Amino acid sequence: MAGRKRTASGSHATNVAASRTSRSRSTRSGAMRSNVPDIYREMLIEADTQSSVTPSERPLKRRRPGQHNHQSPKRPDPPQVILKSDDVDDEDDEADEDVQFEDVPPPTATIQTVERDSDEEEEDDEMQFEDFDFSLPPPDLDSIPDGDKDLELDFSARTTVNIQKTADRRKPITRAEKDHRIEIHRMHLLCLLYHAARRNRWCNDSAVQERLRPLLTNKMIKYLNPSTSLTQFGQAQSLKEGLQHVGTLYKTRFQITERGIRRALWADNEEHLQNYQLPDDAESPMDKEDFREAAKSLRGSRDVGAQLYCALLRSAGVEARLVCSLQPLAFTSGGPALGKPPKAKGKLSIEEQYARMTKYNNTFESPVASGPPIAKRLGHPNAMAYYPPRITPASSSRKPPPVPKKIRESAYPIYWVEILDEGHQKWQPADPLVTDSFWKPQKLEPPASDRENCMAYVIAFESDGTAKDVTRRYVKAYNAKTRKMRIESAQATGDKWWRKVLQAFSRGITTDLDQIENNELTELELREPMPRNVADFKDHPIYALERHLRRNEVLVPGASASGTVGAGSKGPLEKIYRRRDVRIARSKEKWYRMGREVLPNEIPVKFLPKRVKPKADLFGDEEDDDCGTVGTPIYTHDQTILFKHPPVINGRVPKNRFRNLDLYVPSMVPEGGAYVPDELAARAAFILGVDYAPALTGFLFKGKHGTAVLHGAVVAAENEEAVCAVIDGLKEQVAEFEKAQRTREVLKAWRLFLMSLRVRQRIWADVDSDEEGNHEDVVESGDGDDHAKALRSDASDEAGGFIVDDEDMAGGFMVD
DNA sequence: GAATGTCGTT
DNA sequence: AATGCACGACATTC
Repeated sequence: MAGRKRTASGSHATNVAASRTSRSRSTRSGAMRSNVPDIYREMLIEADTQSSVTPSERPLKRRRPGQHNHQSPKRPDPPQVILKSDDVDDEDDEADEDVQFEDVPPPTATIQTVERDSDEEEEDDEMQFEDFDFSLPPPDLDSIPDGDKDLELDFSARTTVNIQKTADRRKPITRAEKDHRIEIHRMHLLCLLYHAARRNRWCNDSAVQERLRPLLTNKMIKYLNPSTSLTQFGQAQSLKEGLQHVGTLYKTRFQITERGIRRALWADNEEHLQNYQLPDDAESPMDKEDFREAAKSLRGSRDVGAQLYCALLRSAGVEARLVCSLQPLAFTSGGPALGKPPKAKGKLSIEEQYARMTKYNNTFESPVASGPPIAKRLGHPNAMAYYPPRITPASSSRKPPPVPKKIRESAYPIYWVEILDEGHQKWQPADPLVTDSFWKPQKLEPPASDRENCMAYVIAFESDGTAKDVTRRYVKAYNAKTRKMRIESAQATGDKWWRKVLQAFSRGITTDLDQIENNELTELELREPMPRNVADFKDHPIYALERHLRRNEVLVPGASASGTVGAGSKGPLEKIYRRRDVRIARSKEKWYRMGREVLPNEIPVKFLPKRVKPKADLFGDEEDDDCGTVGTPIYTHDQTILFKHPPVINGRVPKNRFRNLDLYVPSMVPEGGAYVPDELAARAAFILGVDYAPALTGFLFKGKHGTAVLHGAVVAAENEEAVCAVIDGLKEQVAEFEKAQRTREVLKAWRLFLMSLRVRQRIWADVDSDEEGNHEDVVESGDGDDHAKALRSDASDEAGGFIVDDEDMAGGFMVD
């Protein structure tokens, strides 16, 4: 077991490190991803798509990455004789309406088969769970992989190197690097989420529950299911008491023998990554059987402990959620790092390497059941961890392992349980194993300095498989601190992405209880106290400091402070404003591009310092320079009005000096005009002889030069219909032409095919049939019966079934 | 003295 | 070119 685990993560680390060396970003992230099971990779892609597809529109089967979407049901391909086959291919997707091909029987043979790249399709057919549509709520939980074994990702470990550390640390990270980090972060999130979802599902397993239930006495079960005749308070008390009983009991029975999930950290350099190894006692990947086994032996990581506790409670009829605090790799490079590999300060000595090897072999040979497989090493990986040793309570009823393991882990749990207090309609946390706390959400948030546990995403899974983000219940500064660690603040679209991910786990309907909980969570967020230090005001969703305003942000004139902070104790006090009093200011040009116009005589709300002189001149004439370079004036939204082009009068459309019409937003269509968003619009209008103006819809910036993008045209409203009609006509013409062209090409292909056949037939006609058994079908008989016989002959034969006359062909294949 | 926050440097 | 960012050094609080 341990052997497998080590192999998996070991190869993983090596891979990443190797790819890192190659320096190319694409390879790097490629390698990164290649270590992730396809299902997860796809989830990432899937959840990332911005397209707002409604459930009904979604494909039943998920697309595979390599597969193009438009390879709809098979249309018979024309014989792949090399013609201008590229033309044909190009049109493939658009020609769906061209029914003609549906009617053409496909040749069962080709003379010269063009290489079809079929290889790419067969590769990933292995995937076990391809039918799982990640984006469809409610999730089809049965199709989530039923074991961790497909998962090579070592959650507790490091997956990549912190570039910032190795590169020039003075420079801010590049955009690409940031994206890369975010991608890793998101991938981690998904993997962890699914891991937890799977464990949650196992908690419902009847075999697991049956094995656990004997732990409970009838009295406990009674406590856990208080009679409804009790008062609200009484019920809650009974439940709580029952939980405590069960908790104490469980704590003595369950033995923590393995290390659970830890926070992922960045490696400082590749060496650290390469030399990284999982601790001996890290939890091994499990499948359902292993989990059942753990339910019997009551041993495992404290994560498994919490999961079994959840199963136990569910078996007693308690509404219990499995809660997991996901520990993805941070997208900021700050924070603690992996640090040096265990023991060896620099490189491993030969002896050490040898020792490691033997240990590995031992593990491999000796069955795990015979006690702890690996003797604890002196230089334990976590010898440096500062948490006091956690002695696992030795079970009295079981033979304790020869050497009680000391597992130092965070003093805060990764997994715990939430119980529904029915009386108060409230979910309450319970963690018997780590903090031994009940009904105390505040007790579960680790401090920011915890190297092994970082609370950023707390997900609660219910027994029906649905999940909810309940982070706000547990963190004390969601807005000020936690948010900054979450994907929402890393990326503009992060919010959307995360919602979409969770939507896969949503119940579809919002129950009353959901609503109550949502209210509770938002209230917690609103109640969050105002930060007391300057740093926490940065990017705060409610408050803002002047010092943190972006260059194009500005406070509304009447903005009033809602408090003050000082930096440290001696800094000058700064006013705290509300974020909603912050406005974005833009230049005249920017506003124009948004279809707005700065009112005349408005005083710019701010001047953006533009270009400053390249260098501090040796001469003292800086003053002049500065005066000349007080930059672009910018204005706020309410200093502008909607921009209006002059109206269309008598069919005359206004135009700019390039004979176009600026049309950046819909509101810029002039009064009395209509926008025809079609490439053919201008031509159609020209054909009709009506006035029109091509629409300038934006600019394409390539390097420094911006080129105008023209799309469609504006015509007078009364001409719109006519123009559209003409466009339809034009399109039909084009379609017609293309259709004819295609038909011609296909016919050409068929002709060539048949001609070749005929040639071949002629050639082989003289050859004795037994010399070339392969061709006898076609060749053997005399001319009389040729046709019929060929049609009857085996279809697997290359030429079978396709000996026809020219006339037949022409007649049969012509459509229309 | 650990934990947390600010400041100056590049 | 300079602004923003990250990081180490230093300061303050409990």
